Amino acid sequence: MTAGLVTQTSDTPRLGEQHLPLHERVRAEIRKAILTGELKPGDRLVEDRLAEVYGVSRNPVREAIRGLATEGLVEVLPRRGALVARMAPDEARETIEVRALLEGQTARLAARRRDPGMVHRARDILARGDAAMAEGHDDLLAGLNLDFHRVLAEAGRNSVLSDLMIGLRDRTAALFADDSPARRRAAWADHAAILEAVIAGDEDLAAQRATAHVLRAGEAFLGEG
Amino acid sequence: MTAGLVTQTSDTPRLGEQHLPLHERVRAEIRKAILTGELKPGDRLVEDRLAEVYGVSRNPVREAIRGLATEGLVEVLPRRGALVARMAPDEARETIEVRALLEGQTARLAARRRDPGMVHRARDILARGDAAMAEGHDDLLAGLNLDFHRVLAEAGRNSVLSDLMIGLRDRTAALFADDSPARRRAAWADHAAILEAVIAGDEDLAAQRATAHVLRAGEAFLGEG
DNA sequence: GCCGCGGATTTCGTATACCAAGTACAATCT
DNA sequence: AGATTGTACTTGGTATACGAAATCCGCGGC
Repeated sequence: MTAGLVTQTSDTPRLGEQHLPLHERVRAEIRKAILTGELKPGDRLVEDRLAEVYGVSRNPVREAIRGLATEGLVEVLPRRGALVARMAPDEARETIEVRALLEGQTARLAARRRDPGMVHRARDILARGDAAMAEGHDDLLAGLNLDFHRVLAEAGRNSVLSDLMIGLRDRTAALFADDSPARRRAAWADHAAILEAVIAGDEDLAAQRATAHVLRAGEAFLGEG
Repeated sequence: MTAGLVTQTSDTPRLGEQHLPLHERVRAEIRKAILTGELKPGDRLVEDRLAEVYGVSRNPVREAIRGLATEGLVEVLPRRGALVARMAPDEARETIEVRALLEGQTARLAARRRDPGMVHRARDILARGDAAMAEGHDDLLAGLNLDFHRVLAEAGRNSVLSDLMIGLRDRTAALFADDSPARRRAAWADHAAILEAVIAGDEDLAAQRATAHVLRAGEAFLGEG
């Protein structure tokens, strides 16, 4: 690998890999719209309309929809079109239970590694969340919540696990969208306890607390729903 | 919902739902080809060729490929095409670890319900597997293996969990494809112990044994790979 | 007034044709 | 041999067309 002028090295991505295919971008847009609540469960995804909205032809839209369907974010009814996935209460419960299990395992792995960098980042996020709560900026909590769990997932160093969890979290996102401030604050308080167990390296405790954290948030929802 | 002559009841499928869309069928075909080893990791999936093979146009093929990519069975390199997914050793380890966790939870749930019908079916499968082994029909074991785990999954009554597990199992299928008969026999022997714990209703033991079962099979592979 | 029927309208599923961008590979030149 | 160039192939995307379903909607009958 001599140092030629335009030599292709392993870290310079090939040209084509720079711009994502359109269907990927459309898919990301639709996903975002669903996760932000711009598109609500049951809303129809009409191919022609989406194609027009995003200024593309039907093909990329269809491919995006298939992908999102496999993710579980949309459901397609043959010859009737695609909808933003609705979730039956039973399925919601099942999903939350599995998420609780996976989140527990994530915390366990994080406790096992106890990466100093991770601890630092997690503490920072906790502090910012506390500050946001103190100032009444509850709106920031949702993002910080994701951040906290993401840091934990990275620390667990199992991408299969974290990818699975992201998928489940996305699917249940709509359920928790209209969560009361009180519950958000209660859920936030759990994080400190989880991190504490992680830092202590107590795998079982960390896992147990993370699992309980998800189940508690879930029960709060399932109780009312 | 009065009882009209042609009233649509929930169990009479609508006309359109009978014939699956082409992309679904193509997808199923390709998936089968991958799982049976007809298509091996790294094999290219050329759209034109597949379209011709299945006698359809490129469109359904493309959609099928996107879906399979989301499942994780194929990987698409932008502008270079799709391949049957290859799995790095690290990812294989991670996948197996998560599978072990989920399989453990499945066994736990099965032990919690202790459905008599499930016990009956599982016993039957075990007996047939033992018989197959005794007669040297090791080739039947793979199918019975799937059956056993499927019965357990059904008993767990958490479709989210079992769907996730099916996905993970499919992704690792190629790894275990060329498994030695000795290892298959060893793995089969685990099942009886798992079922025993399930029947006893000992959740922890059932979970622990199911988890160990997967990890043992995985270690055997990871050790050599 | 409501129910069902039938036609108009949407929308989906699929095929075909075509082009631009990018990639892979072989021929060529130095 | 190693670099360069040329070429054939594949993908990503657009446009278009058309039949089959499904939906919508208004009209007439009970």
